[in-house]
Amino acid sequence: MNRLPLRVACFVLQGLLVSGGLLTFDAMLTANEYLDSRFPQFEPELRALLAQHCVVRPLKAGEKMLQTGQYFRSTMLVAEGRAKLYREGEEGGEFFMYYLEPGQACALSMVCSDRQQSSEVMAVAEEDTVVLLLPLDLMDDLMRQFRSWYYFVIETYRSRYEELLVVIDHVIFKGMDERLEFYLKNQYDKLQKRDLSITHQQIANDLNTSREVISRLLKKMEQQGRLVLHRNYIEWRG
Amino acid sequence: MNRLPLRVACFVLQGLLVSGGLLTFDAMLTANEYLDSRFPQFEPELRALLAQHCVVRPLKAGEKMLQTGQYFRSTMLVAEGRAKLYREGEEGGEFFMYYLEPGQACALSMVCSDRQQSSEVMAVAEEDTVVLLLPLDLMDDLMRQFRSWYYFVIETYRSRYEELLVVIDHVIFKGMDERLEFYLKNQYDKLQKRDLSITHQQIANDLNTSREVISRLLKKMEQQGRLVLHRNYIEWRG
DNA sequence: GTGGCTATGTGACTAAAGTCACTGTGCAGG
DNA sequence: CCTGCACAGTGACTTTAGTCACATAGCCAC
Repeated sequence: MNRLPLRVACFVLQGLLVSGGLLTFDAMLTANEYLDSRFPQFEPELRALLAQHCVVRPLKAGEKMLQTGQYFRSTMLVAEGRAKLYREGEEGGEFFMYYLEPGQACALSMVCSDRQQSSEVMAVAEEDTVVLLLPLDLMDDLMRQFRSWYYFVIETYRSRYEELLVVIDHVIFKGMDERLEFYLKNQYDKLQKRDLSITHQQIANDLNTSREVISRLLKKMEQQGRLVLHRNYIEWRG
Repeated sequence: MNRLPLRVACFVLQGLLVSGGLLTFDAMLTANEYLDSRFPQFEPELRALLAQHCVVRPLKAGEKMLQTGQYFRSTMLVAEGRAKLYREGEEGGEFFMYYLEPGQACALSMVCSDRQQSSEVMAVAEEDTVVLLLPLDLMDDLMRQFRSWYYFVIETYRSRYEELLVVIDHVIFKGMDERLEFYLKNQYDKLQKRDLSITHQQIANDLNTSREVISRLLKKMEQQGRLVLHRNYIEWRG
């Protein structure tokens, strides 16, 4: 919501025309610009240091950021777009956990340990996304030198932990109907669009259930006037 | 496992007789002693500082450490015993998440934020337990001054986050039979006793299901020779 | 050793979710 | 305009889990 003016300002600054409001990679900013706009809470010296060491990495929608079992090479900060984090089951199946948005970071990639740490989750760019990659061996110094950095790390862990708590709550205490409703509401809140372009199959994947179950529940919600079903999208009435 | 010699040594030091191997509160150590034995990774100055500011709080088995909705007043380090963390559902029901053991801390209580933060989970002492309480406003300074402290905080969050991931995995991808098996194995690993003194009802509560379901699954496992059922305890054959 | 309490065993039923098989439908590309 | 295809709708059935009702079985206290 409050990100849009800023984004527009940056584009204007560069004198670029962006089609349909979507980020095109031509419009990519520099590390410095991303840090200033997305991570304003960092001290200027910290931003300068990060800019010096980070790699700006654009990802196309659908591209994988992180694979289960993959070793971390760097800390990832999300600068633009949206990353979807989900857990994979050993025998197939997946389960959506939460999104990472601009200004947030992947908690698991922030451990400042020597031992190689492998990822327990999958992350994929849901739209065209830009991430800043920071070498892991920088973490220790940042932690020691910059107060805003360790606040950021702690806050990242805390908020991701609490997201997981909410997820657990739903899975344990709620039925599929409530989980579906929460899922749709969540989508609506994030995107701020009444038309959610998503198929029943995609929802079923995210909730780790089958399409038929979702179709039936959606139909029931439609009959209650809580939404309208269309091909390839769902019209949400919050 | 490796805690016992230490514990015994401390008792001997104090010339106390401890009945049945259980900690009696007469045998309680000083903050300094707990810190030295349970948190040896902390710098000596950090331990000294913590000892100066902390309160040693004994809890009887079953006593509540943390209530859902309660505001944090202090950071809690577990020095002795075992704390059980679980989530409560809005309409009743509970769900076991994990244990906190000596040397560990409650992640949620470590946030160094000004705003009042209320607990999202319940914690109860599973056996007689000793916790060290640290004033929240100390956190900031500790974080800045002591490297081993922020390692500890980060590691606490990381490990609790990963515990939650495992929990989610089981709930999402596994049936009740596998979850029960994992639960029992977990109990066995933690206690290192083949006889798990627990009732079917307690298990059912922890897994948020009904006693009958647990009884039936246990019976099935008994028929497969994976355990032997008794009144009030279960004999585990790993 | 008997009464009472708690823990456990079990059959029968209900509910929720998952599976299978097949039908309908909007839409893009020839 | 029709055809192929991905998406969506639906009935029938299976499986898993949760509920209800009641039977048994240890165990402690008196």
